[in-house]
Amino acid sequence: MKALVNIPHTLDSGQIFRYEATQNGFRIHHGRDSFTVSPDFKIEGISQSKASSFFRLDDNYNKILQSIDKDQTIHGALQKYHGLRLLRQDPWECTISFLCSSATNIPRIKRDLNNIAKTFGQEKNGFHLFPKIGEIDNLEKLKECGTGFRAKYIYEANNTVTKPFFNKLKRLNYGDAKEKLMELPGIGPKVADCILLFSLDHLSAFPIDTWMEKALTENYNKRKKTYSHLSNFARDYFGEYAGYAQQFLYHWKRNI
DNA sequence: GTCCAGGGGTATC
DNA sequence: GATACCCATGGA
Repeated sequence: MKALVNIPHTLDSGQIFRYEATQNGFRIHHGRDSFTVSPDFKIEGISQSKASSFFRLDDNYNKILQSIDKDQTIHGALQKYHGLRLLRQDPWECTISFLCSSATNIPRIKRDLNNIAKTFGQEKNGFHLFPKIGEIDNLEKLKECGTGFRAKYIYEANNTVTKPFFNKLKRLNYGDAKEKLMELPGIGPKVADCILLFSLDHLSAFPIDTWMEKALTENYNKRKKTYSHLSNFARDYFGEYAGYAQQFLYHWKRNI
């Protein structure tokens, strides 16, 4: 498969957490799959069509980048990290991932998700699959995974969401889908935007964390205001693919 | 010891 | 609608 994907930039941009470097490339664990990808984008362990969907090769990458290339700041990030892609994740694993993410850091999110897979997920070929909906069914064990006060939210989501629920969110417009997600305990505006952007094809979503707040205040002359003020500005400014701009700016700001 | 990390719930105004 | 404080935890 010939495709423009920079694997390290894509994996290290804080959208996915269960992967590790191998002797030649990376091994990615996601949902019910575990597969390897080499620097020249050779994939082993999943079908080409599945890989194409996961890496969003169906997006018109160049056209999208052109549409968000609005100023010198984003332009620099687009050039420096060319090949960074949004991924199309499994909504269930993505939801649990970002429930784990609140008020913590990426190394810890990785640790907790690996613990969850190890504790609740089925083992296959020496790797742990991510548990299915309904399988994260022990609150005490969930706390032992290191999730702290987030455990009750994960536990509740495990008892609440369904595959049809996520499929419905893909069909709803951005605002309605976000509203539905935020009915779940532990999911506020930021976590909802991450789930929408990384797993539900809502590419206009623009999550604001501390790094994006820094980017907007330091590089876009914005004042610290409310979440929706900053996010709505960026969605309006960058347009229907604002989520791609967010991902480039996030990765850029963290690596300056 | 203090601050920070891909935040959200709740009380209070 | 906004602000203050709490929730757990590990690393810098």
